[in-house]
Amino acid sequence: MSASVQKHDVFQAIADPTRRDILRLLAEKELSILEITGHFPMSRTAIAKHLHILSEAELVSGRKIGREKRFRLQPESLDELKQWLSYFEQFWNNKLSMLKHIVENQNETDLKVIKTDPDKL
Amino acid sequence: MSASVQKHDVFQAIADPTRRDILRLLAEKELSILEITGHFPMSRTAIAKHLHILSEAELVSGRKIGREKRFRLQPESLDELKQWLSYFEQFWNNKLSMLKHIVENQNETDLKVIKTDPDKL
DNA sequence: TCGATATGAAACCAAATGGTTTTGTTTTTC
DNA sequence: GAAAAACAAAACCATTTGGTTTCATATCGA
Repeated sequence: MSASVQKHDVFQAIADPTRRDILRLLAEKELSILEITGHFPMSRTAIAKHLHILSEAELVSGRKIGREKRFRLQPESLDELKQWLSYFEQFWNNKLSMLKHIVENQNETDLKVIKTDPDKL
Repeated sequence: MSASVQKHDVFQAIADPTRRDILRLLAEKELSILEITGHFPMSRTAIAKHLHILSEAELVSGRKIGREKRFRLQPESLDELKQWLSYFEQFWNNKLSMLKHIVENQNETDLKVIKTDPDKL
């Protein structure tokens, strides 16, 4: 029963376009919930929920100032995303690695064709 | 009625951990649906659905070879993710930009406190 | 002190998500 | 030509998601 409310991770957090837009806004400056809501065609409660999810992913942090709660960007968590991305970069940014990858795959394909359908040659 | 089946984008595609694992697998080599399924505790149909979503996001491409369909990584689409990330990098990787950002936000905060609660000083 | 402001929290809802099982089609293989 | 293999497509289902409305609480300003 407990521990069932699985925290959101960075990948889920940025999956929603509204949340990505919120991050853009907060990159500019710290903003209250109402100020953020002003930029979107939805209710304050909806925005508050998005902020909660972004908080869980530690992409934003909020602090109470008087009666309002102001949020700011906490970009460090985006590093997890960058790390994940970096693994795949060898397959497209680095031309040599990419070429190597393609050639290796092509060889496998050829072997497969030879094995399963020799008439095609 | 038509055009309602909204295509998945890269952000949604990588939100699911199973799909991220599939991408890792396909980075190694081209694989058929059944070969991929062998790595996961779920049915072939479930994997096929994940592959369909990854295809929509153009992160993988599939081609029929005989009776099997083999998928390979198509990493170019990850560039959209990289572009998105790059906007935020100024706020944490570049120490100078980050410091500038923090200082600017801190100034705003101070002004706010002065304006709304002068007694606190 | 009292009304307005800013938020928190809960109940509710439709649609999307991530899985299943079932049925059908194409391609191999013997 | 028939059985098996690999997949596609569809129906179904529980849970999550992304929104709403409603109500409660804390703080500010006159």
